[in-house]
Amino acid sequence: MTPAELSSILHAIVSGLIAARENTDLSVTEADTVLERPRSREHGDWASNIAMKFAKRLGTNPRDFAQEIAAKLAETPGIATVDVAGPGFINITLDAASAGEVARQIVEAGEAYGTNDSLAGQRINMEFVSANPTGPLHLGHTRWAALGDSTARVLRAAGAEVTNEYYINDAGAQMDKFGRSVLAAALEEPAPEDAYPGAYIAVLGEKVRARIPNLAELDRAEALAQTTEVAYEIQLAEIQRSLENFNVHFDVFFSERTLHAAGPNGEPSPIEASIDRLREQGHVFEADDAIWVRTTDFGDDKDRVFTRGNGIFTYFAADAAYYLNKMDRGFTEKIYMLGADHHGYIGRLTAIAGAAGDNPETDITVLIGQMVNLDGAKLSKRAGNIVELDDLLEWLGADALRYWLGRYPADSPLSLEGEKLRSRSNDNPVFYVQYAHARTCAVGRNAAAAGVDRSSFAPELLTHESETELLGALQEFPRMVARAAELREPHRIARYLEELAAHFHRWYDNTRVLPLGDEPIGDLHRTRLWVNDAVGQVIRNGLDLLGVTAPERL
RNA sequence: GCGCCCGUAGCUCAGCUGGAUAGAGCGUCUGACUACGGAUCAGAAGGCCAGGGGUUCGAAUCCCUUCGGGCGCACCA
Repeated sequence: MTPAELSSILHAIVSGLIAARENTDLSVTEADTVLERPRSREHGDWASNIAMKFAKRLGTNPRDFAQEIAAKLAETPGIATVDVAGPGFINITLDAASAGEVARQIVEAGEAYGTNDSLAGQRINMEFVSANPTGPLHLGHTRWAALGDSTARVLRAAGAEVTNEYYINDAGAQMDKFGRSVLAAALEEPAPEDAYPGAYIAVLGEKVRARIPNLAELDRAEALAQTTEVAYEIQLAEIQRSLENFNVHFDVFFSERTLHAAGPNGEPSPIEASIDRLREQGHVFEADDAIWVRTTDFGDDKDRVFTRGNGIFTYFAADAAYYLNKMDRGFTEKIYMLGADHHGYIGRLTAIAGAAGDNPETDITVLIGQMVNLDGAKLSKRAGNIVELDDLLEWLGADALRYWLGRYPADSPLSLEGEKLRSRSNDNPVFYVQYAHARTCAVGRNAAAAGVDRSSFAPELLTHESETELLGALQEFPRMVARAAELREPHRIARYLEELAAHFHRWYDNTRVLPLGDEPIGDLHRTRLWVNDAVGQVIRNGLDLLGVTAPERL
């Protein structure tokens, strides 16, 4: 019996008891009867606090109400005992067969175990990283890459249709600065005063010189234009390659330039069209020779401008047009994942959503992540103290890096401790989890060699204490995935996996899948192989949500 | 000054839409391999959950406040 099934049964019982009472119009939702896994084993397999929640409003004593519920619950097949404890907790213990059934369910569901449909029908646009294409990805982008991708995976596991999107800021002054920096390097001139620092500029300069042999003969404007384009193309390709090496895949790379470009027959650009649309909604006004949008109507702390004094559109005008573009593509929710240094954007982005006619409460989500810094070693070989993603990957590997960045909630500041991440021990939690998985594979190989297979399944034999604990942990996975998706907190998956791995290692130490010596193979061995394989499956599914591999051997 | 985030073991951090005795890893100390991978496991020590007030059957969790940190408050991108 799964916790979800048990929860439904409890819901039905409590609903019935309340309906049978007079003078009350209380109703119980499914959420009220969600079960929790007690911290202490003495409190059973599952516990409910429903009696305490409702007793007061029903004008009854929590323990008495709990007793009423417990009496009904105890009649349910598959439940061994029901106790009322403390102020009114209902503690439920399943019988071994009912608890062990999950092992078979997991093996049969395979990769699908843990997926759910809590977000079915949602079309989500997940925008993250969106680093300027004027240089390599560095440490500051790495956390969002890991967290954004894992969040998207968790949302998909909950049934949402998710598009991973990267907004390329390829319009604006930084591109000109980038072009001038690379051009100077290509022509071996002194760098401009405001040039981008970093050795990668020199490397780009060489590549540009190779791609444009006659660069030195071109007039300055033409040389700059060509250099900018070629350097942009090379740099973007490098960013994309780095991300793929990090196991992060984007479905769409969206160019800001397309928002500025007029149509082929002189139609207004998307930015101009967007401003017109917002004007029709009554949110745009002119003042001080500029075009403004009244974001204060939607909770922003000041109104924002769409045009600068020189008539050029602001960055925010492009943001607004981009938002409308996402709307037009039919996304029900637009998620932005930004660093803490951008939290000032929340107000204006949600205001644009409101001005565009969306519901700022539900149609847009801005996730803010705190900064990550690195203690100790300087990593970058190419560029002074800039820590590049490529260097991190080479130094630590994608698995360790992704797992480490993925196991903390986004809103806590994080420091990356290099030496710890390099260690192949418990310092490094990813190895703990991966080792548990490799161990399930080793057991599987040994079982095959010894002739133990899954030809029978007798869950009533799974009675060892470490076994009950392990089965309970396995049952929790689907709920963890749903919760991680709901809260957009993929780190919960990592924490869960560490717990599951601990339960598995403990079980492994206490019980045996393979017969000892010349002991005959029995149903218990075969049934435990189901459990072993179920653990491996759940760890694989969980690590996949984090974008981390699950090797069969370490 | 205003806004957002954070403050939990010596260190790095969890804490499941408020629950039962506050959790893990590292570090420290003590144990377990002639048996499926010891990259593991068992145990010990270590806490006024920053301080104060409030809400209720019940608070690390919710509200108010003080203190201490991080980050923002552009016609920059």
